[in-house]
Amino acid sequence: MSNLKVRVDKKLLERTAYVLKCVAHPVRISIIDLLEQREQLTVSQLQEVLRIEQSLLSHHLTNMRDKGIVETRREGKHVFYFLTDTSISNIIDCIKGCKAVR
Amino acid sequence: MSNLKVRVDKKLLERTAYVLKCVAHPVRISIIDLLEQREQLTVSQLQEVLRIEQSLLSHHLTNMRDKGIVETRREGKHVFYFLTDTSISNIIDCIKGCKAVR
DNA sequence: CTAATACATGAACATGTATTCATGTGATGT
DNA sequence: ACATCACATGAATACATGTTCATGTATTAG
Repeated sequence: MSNLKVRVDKKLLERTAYVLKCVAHPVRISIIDLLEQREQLTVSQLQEVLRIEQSLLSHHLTNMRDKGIVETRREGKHVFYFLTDTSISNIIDCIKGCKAVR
Repeated sequence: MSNLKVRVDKKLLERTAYVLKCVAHPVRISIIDLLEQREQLTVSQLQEVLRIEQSLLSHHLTNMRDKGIVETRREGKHVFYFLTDTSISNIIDCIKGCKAVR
């Protein structure tokens, strides 16, 4: 009604939903949480903590990289993953504080 | 590796992902944005701004209510929707500020 | 009581996402 | 060169989600 309207531009809205959808998964939230603690971690290190199949983890990581949430650096046989922007982890703290979650 | 572990309990992790997944949709983000501006809105009012089918909107709203993001109050023929916790909109501001989105 | 308004619901279908399994690729050690 | 380690990829399958359409229910007006 009247002068009410969505204050977010449609393109940004879709991009926001797109990235958020990627965050919205237990394994991927865990990865963000771990990368907030360690700066960078290899796939094997993540695997050891998360205890999931290597292939599944790799798919999740590729997914997160496609969305720009993480980036990679290769060092010999190892590939290190790190957060593109550590402020992504604020989202998790944010939602953990919401009534809907508690 | 050493004493590294996910700092979020498994149950909370799943709940967080579950609620986040619900936020992660352009229409539902828009609804949150509108309800941040107006305190409460009827389905028709939302429909007028969003310009989507009544049925689709209703499904989205039911979805959001199931997840505890919104609540309802009936007043005559109208059903008002309002945010359970306005701090949910912080998430959207949060992610909009992230590199991955811009 | 009947019709209209405002909203909800269920089934069907389309589309998207998660997971597994098998296999591929790049780097290193021998 | 070959084996091994660390990781990536693709196809297949299973599962979840979004959307539409038809229909149902609650409330009010006449």
